[in-house]
Order: sequence, then structure tokens, then C-alpha cells
Amino acid sequence: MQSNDLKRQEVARVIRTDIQSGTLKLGSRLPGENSLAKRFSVSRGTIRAALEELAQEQLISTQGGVGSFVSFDGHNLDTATGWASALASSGVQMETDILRLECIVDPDLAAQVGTESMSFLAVDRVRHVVDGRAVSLERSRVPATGSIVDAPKAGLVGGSLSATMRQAGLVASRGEQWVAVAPLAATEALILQREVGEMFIHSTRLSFDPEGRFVEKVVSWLDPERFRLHVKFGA
Amino acid sequence: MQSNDLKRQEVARVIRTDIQSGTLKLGSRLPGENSLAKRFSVSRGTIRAALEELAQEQLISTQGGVGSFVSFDGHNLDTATGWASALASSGVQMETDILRLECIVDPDLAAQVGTESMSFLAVDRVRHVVDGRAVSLERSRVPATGSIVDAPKAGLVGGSLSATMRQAGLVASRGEQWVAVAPLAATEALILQREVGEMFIHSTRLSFDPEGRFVEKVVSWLDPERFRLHVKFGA
DNA sequence: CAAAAAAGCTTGACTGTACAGGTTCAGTAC
DNA sequence: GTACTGAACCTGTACAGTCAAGCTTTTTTG
Repeated sequence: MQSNDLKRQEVARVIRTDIQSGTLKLGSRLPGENSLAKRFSVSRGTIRAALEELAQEQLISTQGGVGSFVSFDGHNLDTATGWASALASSGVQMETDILRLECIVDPDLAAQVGTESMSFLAVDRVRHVVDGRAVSLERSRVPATGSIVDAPKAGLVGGSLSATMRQAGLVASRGEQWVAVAPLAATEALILQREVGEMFIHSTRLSFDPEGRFVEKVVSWLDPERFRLHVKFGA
Repeated sequence: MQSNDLKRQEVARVIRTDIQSGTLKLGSRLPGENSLAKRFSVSRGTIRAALEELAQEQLISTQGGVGSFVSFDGHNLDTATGWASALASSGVQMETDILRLECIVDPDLAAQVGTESMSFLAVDRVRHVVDGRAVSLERSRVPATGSIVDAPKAGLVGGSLSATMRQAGLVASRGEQWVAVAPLAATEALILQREVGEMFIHSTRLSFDPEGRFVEKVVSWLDPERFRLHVKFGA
């Protein structure tokens, strides 16, 4: 069977369309897995695979013993338009494109960083040089508290995420960072317009405030030709 | 069923340990899924779930119709403790060759780190796995004070530079590190027996003691397939 | 000897079933 | 009204089997 016409992908495609068209509204519960299995005439395992796909896209989130819920309607999730406008307006040195700026619900992240609220501000940005070559992809997740929740409507303060965070009282004092050199996956390669498998710097950074509260998680892919990492450690 | 004692996680844990202990070597092929299912007395689906977990950790990669292969042995490079001890405590068979162990005079370095004395202990080391493939080149420079000057004659304390430094009262409390991905130059490529231009992790680390005195400078070239960086920052 | 065919592996996708354990809610007892 | 009980849901995990498709090695054929 081809990678194009997998049943799980077909199921995911239909549900994704239902979400984006508004048939399935934000926050509403999806039919149960058994019900979906009957409706699509596939096994429950295939339904679960499709739901997992949608969960990875953060369109839905699943709660054990309860059901799956639409966690985002995906209207502003179109990276294609963001990329197109970026190419059109490219003219000077280095530019930053905001691919995504919205509030999401992410139970997994909440569990990982230990926050009660599952709401986060998601900011995905791509940097590229004048010739159009993308050099970095950064995905930030910030707790959706205080004035942070206004960011999707009002935009970033001065176009800066750190300024927006500072205004909302989110200040990192310590954290951890993991850095590796890894081949680009298909998704990142598509966004960065690079070859799949090209070696990029892969970094994950978790930041916390002095009270140990989660401040920011940044997963980034960086062109090794353009980026250097610099860390200071110790007191 | 708890999230702690899932069969898939137990299987993944065992395989992960085999990889990190060196029982399963980098690049080697894992037994087939059916074979693993028999060995662990679980279904093939559970094996596939475990392998998927390991694949997400980028410890293995799976090739359709062929098998799964160890793509990384998961040793992290700890900048705080020094990666030498980090590697030593791991089970992978790794040998260290000391290329150089002598006192030198380096006015440039003295100016850079602000020491009166221009004498330093130079320690150049290469690490390689048992099959002979070199994976790292590390050039350390330590101020030639106290018992450090005896190192060229007496050797390193317990074969460890950090132990030698500790005995001489050289303890790092803070510092800076720069990390880049860069092509190997001719000199390094020759030493590491790699191709000139092969992309390696290039790291420079400067360490100082609590009084701000210079403790160590380490310039290292690391195989990106084998090393990852992990940094904790802040208080 | 070399090229083609076949056999025997492997992973990938899917099915249908089973049971454990959590959530919800109606019904019942107090 | 409140608290408990239990049925009816739900998802999470695991199992055993099927079929398709790809890779490798062996065998057969020319």
C-alpha cells in the first residue's frame, strides 16, 4: 500500500476537514473511537492511528476514559500562506516569518512541564536570508497566562516574543538545553525548503522562572552554516 | 494499567540499555520484530510500539523490508562535569589515546584568559571505539601551576585530567562554551582518520574558578552521531 | 559465467478481539 | 438533599493473525 492512500490518512483528512470547516467546532467532542470505526468502516486501531496523527498536529487532544476533543480549529495554521507572503516581501537581509501565533491546548506539554493549565501560546517562526534560503525554524510554547492570551489578536509586543513575555511577567531564570546534530525530518524540510535528511542543529530548550514555574519551551532547527551556540554556565 | 509498567516501555528499556551498554553496537542491526516478540514473549504489535518509542528518541532507525538499526548510542555530553567522566561511566567500549602531554608556553592564550604565567599543560586526546573509529579530538590547556607541572613525567592521576586538576586545586565553577558545526580541517581529519570537510561538532569551552582565575580551555571536535550536548543554565 | 527467477526473509498496514481501568450519570438507599 | 452503587460508556493496552510490499539470498536458467 502506498504512503499516499493510507486508510488512517484518509480518516485523518476527513476529520481534519470537518474541524477546519467548522463542522466540528472548537472544544467539541468527537464521536467515540468505536463509533468512528463503524462510520469509516475501518478497525478501531486505524481510527486510533488517525487520531494520533491529528493529535500530533495538535488539532485534537485525547482524554483517557472520556474522549477526543477539538483543541484548535486550524484556521490560522496554514503555513503555506505565511510562506508565500514571506517570499513576496523579501527584500532586506534577514527576515523573520511568524508561521503561527495562536493559543493551543496541549495536555502532553502541560504534563511534561508540570502546569495545571493546558493552554499555551504557540509561536512558530522561520528566519531566512534575502535570497530566500531559510536558515532556522523555531517553535516556542509559552503558558497562556495574563496578557499572553491577547497575543494572537494583538500581535507580539514590538514584534518580539521575549518582549511580549516580559510584559506578561514571564522571565526565565534557569533551564536546560539539549543540542544535537540531526537530519531534517520531512515536515521541517518542507518548511525550511531543504532536502530531507540535511544535517541541521537540533535544539530543545526548557526555561523556568525563579519559582520553578514553566516559562518557555523552544524546539529549533538551525542551519549549521549560520548558527553558533554560546552558553554561559555556573554562578 | 499504569503508565509505569507498560510492556512496550519495558521492552524499550531493555533494548535502550543494550544500546547504551554497547551490547548493541552503533550501526548494528537489531533482531527482527518477530524474533524480538518471541524473546520478550509479547506480540509483534508491542515490539513495534517499543521500537517506535526508541525511534522517537532517535536511538534507532527502521528501514522497511530490512530491519532496525542502532543510529545512536545515546551518550550525552555533560558540560558541567566534563564529558570525559560522562563517557567513562557509560558502558561503551571506548579507548583514549593521549597524543600530547607536555608543558608549553603560550603567550596568546595567557593574554586571552588573563594569566600572568605563560606556561600551560597541554593535553591532546583522541577517543575511539574498539573498532578503531575515532569519535573525538580534545585539546585541553590548563595553567601549569602546582602539581600540574609534574603531569608530563608522572602522568595523569588515575588517567584522568579532571582528577589531576582537582588534585592541583583547579576546580571550575563557571565558564562559557561555544558550539558550532564545522567541517574538519586537514590536521584534525588526519588525526581522526576522517575525510577532510566532514561535518563535526566543534566546541570551545573556557572554565574559571570562583575567584575568576583561569582553570581550563578545551577545544574539541566531536562526532555528531555520537555526541549530544546537554546544558543546565541559571541558578 | 552471468543474468533472471524464485524463495525466504523483513517491515508496513490493517483487522478483530479482549480486557483493564477511568469517567459519567442515572438510580437507589439513607 | 446527600451519598453511595452500578451500569454504560469511554480510552489504553495487548494479542494473534492476515495480507501487501520491499530487500536479500539462493537457485535456476540461458
